[in-house]
Amino acid sequence: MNKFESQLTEKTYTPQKQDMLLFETWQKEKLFSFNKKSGKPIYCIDTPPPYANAPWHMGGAIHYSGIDMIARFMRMNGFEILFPMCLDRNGLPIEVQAEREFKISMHNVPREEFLGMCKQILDRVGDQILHVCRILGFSNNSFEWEEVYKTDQKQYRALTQATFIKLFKDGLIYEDDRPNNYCTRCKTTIADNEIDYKSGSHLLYDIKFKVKETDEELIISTSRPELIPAIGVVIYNPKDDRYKHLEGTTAISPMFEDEIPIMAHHYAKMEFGTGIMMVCAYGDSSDVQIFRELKLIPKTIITTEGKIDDNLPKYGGLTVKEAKKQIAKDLEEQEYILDQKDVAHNFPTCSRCKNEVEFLAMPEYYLKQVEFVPKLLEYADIMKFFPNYMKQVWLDWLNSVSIDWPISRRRYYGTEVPIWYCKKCGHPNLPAPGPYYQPWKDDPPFTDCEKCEASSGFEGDKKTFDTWMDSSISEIYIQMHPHNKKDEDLFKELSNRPYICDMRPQGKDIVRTWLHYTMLRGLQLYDKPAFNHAWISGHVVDSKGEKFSKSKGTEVFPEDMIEKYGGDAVRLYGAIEASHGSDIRFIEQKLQGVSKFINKLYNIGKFISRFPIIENLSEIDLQPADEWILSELSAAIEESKNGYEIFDFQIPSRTLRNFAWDPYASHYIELVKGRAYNRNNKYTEPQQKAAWYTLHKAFKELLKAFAPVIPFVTDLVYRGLYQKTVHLEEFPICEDIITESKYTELTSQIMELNSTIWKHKKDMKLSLNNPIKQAYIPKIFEPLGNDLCSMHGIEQLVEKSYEIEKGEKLFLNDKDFIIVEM
RNA sequence: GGGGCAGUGGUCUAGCUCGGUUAUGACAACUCCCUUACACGGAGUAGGUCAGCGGUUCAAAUCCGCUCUGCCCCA
Repeated sequence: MNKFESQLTEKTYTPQKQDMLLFETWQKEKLFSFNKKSGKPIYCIDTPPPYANAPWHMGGAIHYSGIDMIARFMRMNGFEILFPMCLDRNGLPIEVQAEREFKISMHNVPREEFLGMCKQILDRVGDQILHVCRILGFSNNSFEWEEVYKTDQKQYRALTQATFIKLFKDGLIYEDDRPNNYCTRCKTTIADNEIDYKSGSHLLYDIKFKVKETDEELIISTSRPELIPAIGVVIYNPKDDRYKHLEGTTAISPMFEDEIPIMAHHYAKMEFGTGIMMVCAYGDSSDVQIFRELKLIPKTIITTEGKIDDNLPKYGGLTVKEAKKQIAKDLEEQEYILDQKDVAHNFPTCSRCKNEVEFLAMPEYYLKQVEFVPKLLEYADIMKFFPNYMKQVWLDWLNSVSIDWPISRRRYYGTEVPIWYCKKCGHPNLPAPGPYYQPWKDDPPFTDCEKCEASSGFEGDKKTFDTWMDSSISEIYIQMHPHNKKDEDLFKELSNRPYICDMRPQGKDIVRTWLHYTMLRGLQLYDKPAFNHAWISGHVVDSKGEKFSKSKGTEVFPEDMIEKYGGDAVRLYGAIEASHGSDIRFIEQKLQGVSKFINKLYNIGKFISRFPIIENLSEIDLQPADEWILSELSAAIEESKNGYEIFDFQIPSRTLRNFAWDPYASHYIELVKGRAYNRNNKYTEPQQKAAWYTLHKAFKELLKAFAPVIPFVTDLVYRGLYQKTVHLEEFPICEDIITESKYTELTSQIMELNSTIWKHKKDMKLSLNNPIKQAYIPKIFEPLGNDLCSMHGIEQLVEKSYEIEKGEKLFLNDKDFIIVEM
């Protein structure tokens, strides 16, 4: 008997049951795979390859959800989306993880075996991450393992090597043994941006030196007595009257009796210690700077093992820490130490393993970047940043770049430096670009040295690249390997654009690395900006605003949250919680709150599915209430579109949720329920059908507009109601909803009127469906009269307020009022 | 030391570019209601000197200056 039966059968939305079925449908239908022949304009998103050493916490889930929204919105705008899924697997973090998990040191295990250990973890964690991507409903082109690109696969590393070979031949790469940050634990050089400063304190000693010429005492404050044998120069500030007479004299170091020149240098701070400073090879970055500036020849006494060089009598072989203790003790015994005190200090540490770094000179390869800064500043001007203020982060970095980029690392799990050195003359020989080379185990693809022509054999380079050497060509790789299969035609096809790739989405913390290096490489390889758009997002932190921490146990894992609230809830939460670029403090209770909306939306769909879909517009007689809600919807769509276009998903999320909940569900649906059911035939058929039409029209467009943010529930309902997927629809166009906006000026008054009547019934302790015998309402509501009567059970509406004798006068605002007689 | 971003009811957040109704919304709290899409719902109540001080203005959360606090980056 029930004419109006719901098409959606579940009482409430159960994502745990429904989402994965839907995801599998998407996969079967290959809904999101990339087809370069579709004829649509191509939009490429350079997905950040998630680093596969540790599973995601909420940060990864929310960050990548945002990226998926970019893809989905652009897809609905008629673009063919190149949106690969990928995994980053190169570099230090995985090595450190493997050393920890297998309780070994990389250097004590055969190289091949060690690589196997790394792979084991990478495969496991990679799977976990891809699983989270699926349960969040990402629309990447493919999740097939073979089609997901990994930065450690042959094809990828071969491309990294090919770009290195090209830049080497172009003269942009050189070898130098300048002092560098060196981690004695990881046994590798690291770049400036891999340094974390850790605050702490250390002992500052006042140590007695002698001046050779005048025999006077000289007190030097230092925290590194173990470096006394490596002093290159002793300096004082040129403005410091206490020491001006020392210019050109010589200091004699205690115990070691080295003769060291004394000179004036602006770097010495008059207020620091005694105002005299020893400059050593190398105590810190300023020592490095001064050595370079004065062209001093360094006496290096620290080895790559982090120990004192064996050539130094008595202290040779001790670790730096042991030597510091021992030398301080010896100085103390011989009464060279006058004073010692604890002072605060920021220690430079390795960002991967937190070990304190040393400064060591080792031969490393460098990629030129200083001379490219002016051009990169021009690119910064052209490229669009979302949000715009994030541009400043890169500009600040560009303006502080002062040295070239050290790109080689003495590590194992990375792309090998493709060089063989001639055993006779030592000349570096590079192979032809194309294949993947492993010089540490492979024979060179040539027999004669290109320089001395000798065929006396080669020594393969054992070093690998800094991981950013791999990552900084990702946008090139994806366009040469759609679906992880080689197809260089696509890249050629896209090469007429003024930039290499459309969109780089990434976190704000790696602007100075990933974005910067990619832009640098793009400039060097193709002479144009790597990207048209850069989308930079903030971090997800715990409820106190601090980083998620494994050791503090504050990590929250997306799998658990998705299991409880569903993928859409996590996505909507991430979008709605803060404007784009701000950090999000994760609070589970708020996620729970957001998840309620998903269910609400499902239930609106369930209700609407009771009513037939009206295609023929000549059957309907659109009523003012219908025109009103369509106008409101049109405005909401317009506003969300503006938000989507700057990829700030908070704007559409808020706007559409508010629309769906407030004017639409609570007011419009209540307003037209009577007309939609038309139980006592109060309305004409065209009027009833207009309600059906509008309920569907508004909901359908709402689902489309919301689909990029919450793809599961919108598609589930859309398929249930309209038998096709929402995700291949075009984004709604306001003019198609209603050509002329009507009655929107009444919106707040309509809601106010309903509230007033509801409140009155409540105050009278009457139920909401209690009839009202007579009512007077202001003239502005006249167009909605019939629907208002159905909604509130008004039996008779009178035109003049004085026609009601026993009514209750209720004010809507200062001057407008209604009168009701119960 | 330099730079960036921020400070809005208990919590989070919108509005600030371009000054002008009663400062948005959510969560939490409290009261009432199982009204046939939804109790993961509905109706209602309470809660804010918009970090502080000063300036510009008829008018400041919004513009300007200073101070304080927090986070991030660089030295």
